[in-house]
Amino acid sequence: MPTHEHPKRANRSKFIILGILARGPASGYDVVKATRTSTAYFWNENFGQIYPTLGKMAEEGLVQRCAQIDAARNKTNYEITNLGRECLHHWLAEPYQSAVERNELLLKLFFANLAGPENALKLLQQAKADALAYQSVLSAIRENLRQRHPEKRDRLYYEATIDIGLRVAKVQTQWCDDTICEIRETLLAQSSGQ
Amino acid sequence: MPTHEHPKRANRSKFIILGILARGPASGYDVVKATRTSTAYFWNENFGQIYPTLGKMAEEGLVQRCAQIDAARNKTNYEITNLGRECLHHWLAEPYQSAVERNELLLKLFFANLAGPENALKLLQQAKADALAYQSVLSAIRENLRQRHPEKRDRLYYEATIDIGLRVAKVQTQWCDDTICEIRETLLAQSSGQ
DNA sequence: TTTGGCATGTAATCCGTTACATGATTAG
DNA sequence: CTAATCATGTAACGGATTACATGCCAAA
Repeated sequence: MPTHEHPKRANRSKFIILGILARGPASGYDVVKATRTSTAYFWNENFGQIYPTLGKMAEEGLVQRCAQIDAARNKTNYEITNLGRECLHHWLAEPYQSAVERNELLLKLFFANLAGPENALKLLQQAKADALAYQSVLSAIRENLRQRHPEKRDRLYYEATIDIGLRVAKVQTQWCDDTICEIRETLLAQSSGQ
Repeated sequence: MPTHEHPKRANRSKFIILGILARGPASGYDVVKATRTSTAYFWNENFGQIYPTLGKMAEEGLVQRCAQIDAARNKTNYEITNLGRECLHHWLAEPYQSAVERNELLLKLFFANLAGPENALKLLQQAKADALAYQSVLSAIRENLRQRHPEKRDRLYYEATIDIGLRVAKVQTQWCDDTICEIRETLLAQSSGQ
């Protein structure tokens, strides 16, 4: 069975590993660290997932262990194989799969009438603070990416992923403000008027 | 000696069940159907998850089976208990947990330079079509909610969840257009000039 | 000296999805 | 008659998270 065929349950960690290794050899530790400083806002990986996945990918021939560069540090570096490149390119050419993301904020807000307006306001204030903090995080990631990838061809795509994040964060901030206002006007005004 | 005392892994299906049952008795089938017509864009449930969860919740005393209303249909209705209401209110009063949602579109775009600008354009065109389709779906859900919940106090929160969805969809549409333009101008122009 | 980061893994486990299995009822 | 929807579950399975376990190195 070809490795690019996605079964009912795709291990999507494979592709971010392939993508990172396509830039050059790296260890499992490097892969996880890379996600934290570049894709953190739309894709995270953890060690418990990456190390076993790297092992499986080596068995499948998508990656292979390469010579230790840093002998002092006990690093296990991997490099992408031709089969791995093929697999990555095939995946990139496929349409993306969009999944419904569970949003706990919206779920709580959906049932907010059961807990009263003050509770809803608290949620929205948290959401606004989160959205603002997000903007700082994204700006920091953008700075990091700009310094590490000065070439335009690469950077355009990186910046696009940051760009949509910033736009969404701004929309969320505005939506929080608007919804807070609406709750205050229509729900709090009525109860204080009584 | 117990080593793994508290695996911190919340079954979040519990809360949407409690929230729906807080409006009145319902079956597992009803709960799943309700998600499809109201929370579909930020929270989905499937049968394989709901039925076992309802059973566990009955054991915990959060819900209880109630008299069959429709004897012809083989429906098993549940109602929320006082303990269930307590649990729901407690959860609503807690801050929400925000998780990093994996976004496959952004991951593919992040590595788009490996596959060339035409591939990226294809992804963004798909993303734009999805965002536009999303707006239709959200409008339909909004209509449905308006008809079923005419009371302002309920509706304000429902509409807020739709509102943020529509705003995000619009931002995504615009971002697709802008990014498509940028790719055409900076990448396609150069390569045709060569 | 002790803290923190580097570095690699395994174990436990539970959530969430898909597929399977069954049967009744309703609409066309 | 037949297809779709209603309705309830179980089985299988993999993905993803968290905790556990270990040890080295550099810097305060």
